[in-house]
Amino acid sequence: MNLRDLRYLLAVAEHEHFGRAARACGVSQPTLSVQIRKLEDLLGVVLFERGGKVAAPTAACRQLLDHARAAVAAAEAVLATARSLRDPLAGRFRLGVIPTLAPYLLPLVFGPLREALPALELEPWEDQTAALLERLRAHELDAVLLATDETAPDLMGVPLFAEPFMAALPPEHPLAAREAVAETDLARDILVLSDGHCLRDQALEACGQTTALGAALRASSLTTLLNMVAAGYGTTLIPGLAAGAAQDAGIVLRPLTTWTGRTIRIVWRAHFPQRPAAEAVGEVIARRLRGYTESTAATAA
Amino acid sequence: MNLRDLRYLLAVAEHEHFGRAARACGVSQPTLSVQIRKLEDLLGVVLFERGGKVAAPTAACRQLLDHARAAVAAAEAVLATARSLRDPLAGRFRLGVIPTLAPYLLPLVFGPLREALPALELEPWEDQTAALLERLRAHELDAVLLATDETAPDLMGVPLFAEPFMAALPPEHPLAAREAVAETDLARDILVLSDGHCLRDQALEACGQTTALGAALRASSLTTLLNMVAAGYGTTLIPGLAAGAAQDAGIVLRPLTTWTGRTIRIVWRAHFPQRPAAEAVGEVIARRLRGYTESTAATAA
DNA sequence: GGATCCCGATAGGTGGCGCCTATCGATATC
DNA sequence: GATATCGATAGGCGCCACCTATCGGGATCC
Repeated sequence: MNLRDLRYLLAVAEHEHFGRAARACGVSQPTLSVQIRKLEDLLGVVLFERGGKVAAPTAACRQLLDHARAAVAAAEAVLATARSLRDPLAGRFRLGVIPTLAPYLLPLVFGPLREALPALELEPWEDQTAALLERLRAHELDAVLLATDETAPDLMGVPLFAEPFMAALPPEHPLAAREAVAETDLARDILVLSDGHCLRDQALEACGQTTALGAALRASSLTTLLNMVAAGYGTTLIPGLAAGAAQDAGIVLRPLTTWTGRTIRIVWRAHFPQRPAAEAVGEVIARRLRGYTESTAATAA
Repeated sequence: MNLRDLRYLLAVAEHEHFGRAARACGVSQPTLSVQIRKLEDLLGVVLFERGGKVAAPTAACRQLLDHARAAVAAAEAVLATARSLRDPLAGRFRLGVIPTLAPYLLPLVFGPLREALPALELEPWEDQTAALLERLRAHELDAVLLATDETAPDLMGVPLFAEPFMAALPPEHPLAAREAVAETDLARDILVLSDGHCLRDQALEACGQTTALGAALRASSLTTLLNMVAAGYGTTLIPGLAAGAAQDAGIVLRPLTTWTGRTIRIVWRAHFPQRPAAEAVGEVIARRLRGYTESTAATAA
């Protein structure tokens, strides 16, 4: 049985006339007669009483009409829904963001994203790199914003902007007197985030260290880390976009003597069909941050 | 778009694997790949993300699945309903019966009909011949029980049984003393039903008359007519099946000297597809009344 | 790191079937 | 009895769903 057959059935039932129903369906009358006949054979039920002036639906036919209508309507709904989903820049877009980036980047880009991609329903999801990649591969996220450079054959992505690291010092710290700070100078009393944060590894690498101050002091969030620095527990490296939050916490910020930082990328599955949406989101973020990166570079210079 | 396409869509979405979905659908994997691809082109939407270990439904696809399921389910409902309607001796059967027959015949045949045709939902409808034929031609009735012999090219039917007329007399009437009564003897003071009842015309014809006693006295129902006879207003001819009701009303019944009566037929539209049901109903009624007719004939003889 | 396996896509060929036009048979109308 | 209308039938054509065979890519395994 076919949707076409059901449409023919509905047409004849409505018009009670094969010729007119055929015209309404855009086919010839013999076509309709044959198809209805086949449908009757298939169903084992006589659908129409021919011979009078009209082709009257039988009682059995009337009992089938509602189901037939429902089937045709549902099929139409598939088409209509598909039409509304056709725009790749529309629909839900679940974007994973690492915790050391999300609170500082998202406020900057929500506005431009809404403006540039009004039909895209952005759903941010905050987690650490490994968890984000797991969710991405499980199709629970559409794309992720990462600060690491690893590449995988099943994933692809593009760099969006470079985010410089800055030295974060307690106001009374000796290094706070300098214009710029060398990473190695921070190594002595640097504080880092807890395991799993990519920023932790990057900060340690920048300082040429592999271990940091006492494990008990490892902060589980950047906010906590900033509060610890402000309280004089030690120093740290923070990503540039967190500068505002750091200053609010009463921390002294100093550029590094040689540019050091991380590159933020947007990453999606290699076969992700909504790739245009991922690229568009990346483009909007990159454009919004272009000026920021340049001005920061200028300040550091 | 086709129901088959939707089934394929559902299969791939369920198995998340083209090969297994193909096996489940009973087609080859290339067939499924091509058809899904065509569906994607038609809808303008990518339905599955290929390339990983699994073929994962996209977000757009998931939004279509419910509609697709509804369409397939409705189509299945058409088939299932048709299967249950396949028996021509099942379903609603609207049977028109004339008023001078219905109250006396139906109690006799309801039982046998329920027993012989348990799946047939009999819906009796009582009205005069002309109205019944109108409703029959308008497909508002499936068959009618008539006492007239007219035939029409768009109708057909079979005789079921012959119903003798009997003379109905007030107890004190002079003719009540006789064993049998001649129709012509009744002519003097015969009462008849109102216009539209076929029994009216048949009674008048049997007596060789075309007019009857005063128009004001024309009874609108056989019950009223019997009451009028019992009250001494006059005589009448009644159909044999009403004998019981007549005697209950205190009327004297006498056979006619020469057999006179009417033939009850069941009539349906010439193109009525449920003809087997009409014939079966007729058969049950005829069989139930066979003994009656013979015994009546024996009584009259 | 080459061989192997698994996945979905592609190519080429074939049969079924839905569609057409032309025509018929039956029925209703004048 | 001639005409018009309706649905059924006949014959032919072209599309398309289906098959088998094969390909290309990616993961896995000695």
